[in-house]
Parts: sequence; C-alpha cells; structure tokens
Amino acid sequence: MASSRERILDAAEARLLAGGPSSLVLDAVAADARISKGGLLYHFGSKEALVAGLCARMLERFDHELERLYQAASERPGAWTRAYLASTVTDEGSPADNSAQLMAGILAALGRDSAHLEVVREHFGRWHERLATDEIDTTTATIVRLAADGLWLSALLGLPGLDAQDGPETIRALRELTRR
Amino acid sequence: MASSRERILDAAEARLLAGGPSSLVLDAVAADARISKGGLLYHFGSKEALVAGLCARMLERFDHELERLYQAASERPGAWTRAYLASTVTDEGSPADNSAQLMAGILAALGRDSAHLEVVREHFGRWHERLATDEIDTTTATIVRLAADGLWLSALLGLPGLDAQDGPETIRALRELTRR
DNA sequence: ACCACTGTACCAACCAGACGGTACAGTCGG
DNA sequence: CCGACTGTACCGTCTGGTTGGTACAGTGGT
Repeated sequence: MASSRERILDAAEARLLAGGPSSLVLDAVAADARISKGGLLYHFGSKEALVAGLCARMLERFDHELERLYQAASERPGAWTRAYLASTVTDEGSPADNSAQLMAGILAALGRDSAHLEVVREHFGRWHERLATDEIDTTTATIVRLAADGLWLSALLGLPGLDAQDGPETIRALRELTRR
Repeated sequence: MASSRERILDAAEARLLAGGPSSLVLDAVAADARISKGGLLYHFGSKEALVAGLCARMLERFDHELERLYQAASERPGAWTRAYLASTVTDEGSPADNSAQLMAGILAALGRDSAHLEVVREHFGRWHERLATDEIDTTTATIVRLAADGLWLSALLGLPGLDAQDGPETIRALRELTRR
C-alpha cells in the first residue's frame, strides 16, 4: 500500500477537488487516509504544511510532464513552448489535468500571498525563462504561454472552456505560431 | 458620506486586498466601516452575501470600463478585443487594476464552485461572445483574449509579471494581432 | 393635531459549533 | 529497548450568525 504520507496527500487532494477548501478539514482528511489525526500531524506539522505539500507535489508532477514532453519532441525549435502548451491543455482546449482546480483550493487554503506560494513563483519563473532558449521569437513564445495560462485560468475559476469548435482551432493556431 | 452599504463593501475590499481572505472577518469589516456587526448583517445577510456583493461590484466596474473603452475607440474592427486587452492590462503588461487580487480573495472566501460565482461565469461568457462580433478573425481574437487572461492570472496568483522589456513588447504584439 | 403603527437602520450581547493544535499513552518492527 | 509512528482525548479560540432590543422617520386614520 502507498505510504501514509502519500495517502494523506491523496486524501487531501481528493477532498479539495470534491468539496472545495472548506471541506479540507484535518479530521476528515485523516479519516479518508485511514489514519488518525495524530498520525496526520506527525507527518505534516500543521495544516499549512499539508497544503504546502500538496502544492509541491502538484508542481513536481507538472514539471515532470513538461520535461517528458519536451524530451519526446521531434522538431526542436519551439519545442519547449509546445510542451508547455500541451501539458497545460489538451488538443481540444480543455484543461490537461486538474491542477487548476487544485491550485484554486490551495490558493483558498493558503491565501494569495502566503510564503508557501514562493515555490509556485519559482516554478513559473523557471518555465518562463526557458521560453527564451526555445529558438523562436520570444514575444511569440510569450503570447502562446500566456494564452495557455489563460485557458488554465478558466479551469481555475471553473468557467466553461472554449466550445467544441473554437477549442481545437485555437490550439492549432497556437501551435502553428510556435513554428514561425 | 458614502452610504453604509458602500462603506461596508469598501472596508471588505480593503481588508481582502491588504490582509488576504483570513482577515475578512465580519467583526473587523464592521469596525472598519464604522458600523456594528449587527448593522453589517442587516445589509448583507451573511458573509457569503457580502463576498457576493464584492464580486458583483467588481464585475460591474470592469464592465463599465470595458464599455467605456469600446465606445471611445477610434478604429472599429477589433475594437472590442483591444478594449478587453486594455481594461485587463496596462501598456506595460502589468495588471490594469487590482481586480485579480480581489478575485483571489473572493475565490478563497467562496470556494471555486460556489453558486455565487455564477455571475462571474455569465460575465466571462458575454465578453467572450462579443469577440465573435468584432469583425476580425475569431481565433485571433480568442488568442488575444486568452493572453490577456494569462497576464491577469499572474496577478491573481501574485506572480511577478513580465519584465520591463517583454511586457510592453508583448502588449504591442497583441494589439498588432487585432489589426490583421 | 394626535396617536397608533410600520418599516428601516442599527446595535450590544451572546451562543454554538467547528477546527486547529497539543498532550500523552500505546504499539510494533528491528 | 529504542524510536518511528499511531491513536485518543481534550482544549481554546475564533467566528458566523441569532436575538431582542432601540431610535426614528414616515403614514394614515380620526
């Protein structure tokens, strides 16, 4: 079975996704993870630490996916930008994972300017920096990245995404931009 | 003096911006607005109602600004898209107002899928629909809008925006896109 | 002119429950 | 037997919301 620590994170994540931040209660998370609250607090000294753990795992996963897609790319110029696009949204323009939902929960639990979000800032900074080394026009790469972020925002706010026609077309256009 | 209702919203907004969602406490908001908690709850029947009021006012303001810029536009095709861009970010690529910060607070206080966010969804929906009537290529307009949203996201997450060089250049490029 | 009544705005005091966190005792593999 | 780990019981506080009032302006009947 997965380690307790991992189970706790899974439970916390599931709660956040299903019931929103108000349902992220230590007692309930512990119960879901089939552990006592004492056990939970042994692993994560506070609720903040738990949320920070959640956040770190989310970023790490995204980073992995990003790197994987980048390494697997066949054409080089613009590969990073395309990898960023692809790990953020699907070809249809819908969110590629539930990271945005999760981020909304984390944001709610931690507050916009918690010190724990420093990691998020670092990651975004790193991702953005690598756009400059992508051997395509930086401004174009930036626009593509921002558009991907915009789609991610929709998911974060729980807005309906682009419709079945606009979605794929927009993604295609964005990918096209990385080839010029 | 401003009406009590308005003062309450101002106080709540100030608290949210300054101290984050955890500082949005009815007692404190009431005190800031120079009113009793009972008085506050007379105007807004619950905390949720207060936050919803905050949200509604924010959207209304944004809508006004949008309409104002649109009406004032000199060149017609793409005017809506440019107005959206301009009311979201400045020419330098930094957030045009503190709406994103505010939204982060609202999101935290309400949770991502509160029914109260329905208004947000409606507004975004309307804004997006109007892109189609902007007499420019819809896909391009969508990309510009998404990029603007992406910049807004940075503000919402408290990330550092684009730097002094990339910022203006990106905005210029986006505006240029609306002219083709 | 007077009074009864109504609706609006506001307030002080209180309450109940939720939740994060602590203390501490127990357990079990190595 | 030691220390990593788990469980139980409990506490203090924070905070949204309730309640029962006050003040007062307006209104309509007589």
